Amino acid sequence: MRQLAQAVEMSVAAIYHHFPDKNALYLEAVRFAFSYKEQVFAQVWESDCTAEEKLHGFIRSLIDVMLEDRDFHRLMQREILEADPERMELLAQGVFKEQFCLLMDLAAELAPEQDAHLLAASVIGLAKYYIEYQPLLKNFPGWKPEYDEPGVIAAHITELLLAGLKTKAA
Amino acid sequence: MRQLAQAVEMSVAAIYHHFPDKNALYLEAVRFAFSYKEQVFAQVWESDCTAEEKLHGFIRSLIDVMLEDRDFHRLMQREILEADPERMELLAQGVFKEQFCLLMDLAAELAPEQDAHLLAASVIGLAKYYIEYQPLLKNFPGWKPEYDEPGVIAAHITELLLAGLKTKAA
DNA sequence: TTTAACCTAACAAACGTTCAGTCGGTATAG
DNA sequence: CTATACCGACTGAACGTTTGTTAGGTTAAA
Repeated sequence: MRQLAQAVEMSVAAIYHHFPDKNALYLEAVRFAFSYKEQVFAQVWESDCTAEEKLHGFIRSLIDVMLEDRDFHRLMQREILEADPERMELLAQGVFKEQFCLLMDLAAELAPEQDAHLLAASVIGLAKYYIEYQPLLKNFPGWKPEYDEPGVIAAHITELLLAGLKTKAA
Repeated sequence: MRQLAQAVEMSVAAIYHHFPDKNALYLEAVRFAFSYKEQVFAQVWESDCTAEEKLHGFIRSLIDVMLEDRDFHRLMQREILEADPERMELLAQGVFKEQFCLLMDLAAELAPEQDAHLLAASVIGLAKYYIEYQPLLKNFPGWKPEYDEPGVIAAHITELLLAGLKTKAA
């Protein structure tokens, strides 16, 4: 709280004038950070291109958002790691649900006879992992500098998923 | 430290007799937790079955380990989220490297003309996500009780990956 | 005059850490 | 065999700092 007060050039007591306690302030901050990012994905869904291109666009946006703002990504990660069931439900309903549903619709369009829920989760899981574990993966053999580029990762994930979907569909 | 001392029925000072400071104790605990899990995967690699079956076995083991010991999983997650580059390298070299290399070899066997590093990362990323975000995913529409079963998740991931690999290879 | 916004200064609790000392065992010297 | 010195394991009590939080007072605008 003291560090925060210094950062916003206020006294600690002034912060307590605006927020009941530290937890409420933290929750508000999380809410704000999440809502701020949502508009990035909006233009992907609104664009009029094929379902395959939309998938690629979503994956690319996901990677971009997480890469450009690592603090945000760490905040999100921490929230999900630490949250109790009630807070988790709040997060799910209030923050992620809309994006997840849109992604599920897209998955259903791409592979109607498959499990949309599992597929949507796979998309996010793949994208998240590369960003999250990038510092770790760099220490393994076979790592190439091009893995730092969002485009390369997005292309790999999209190709892998699309290939998998088409084969299973056939 | 006081909580820990109470848990092991010792005084705080007794702990400081065995460890120089809190950080050293924490690191030792992490090392111990990691080394303990390694033997689970050994029998997967040693088994004499097809590469496809080995992939499925590895994914299944990964999910089992993470599900059966959520504290361990959270510890690992936290380490990777919080670690600085030097600690990250220590973790990579001392803990994960061997498993990752074995997985890369398997990926190279399954799809020789593809990027083994990216594929290995994809396997782990998919498996990790389902476990990590299970509490969140439960709040989304389309969730089914069977997603709680490790076998269902392992089968889905394996199928998705194998299908993707074969198509791209063709 | 009321009210929101803000301050300084302090509170109690929790934190990582250390200090001086106790205890049982074991090796060594007389 | 006994006295002594030393050892590692362990303790209670405290150290200084940081933590979240609040009481009480000041200021400027409505």
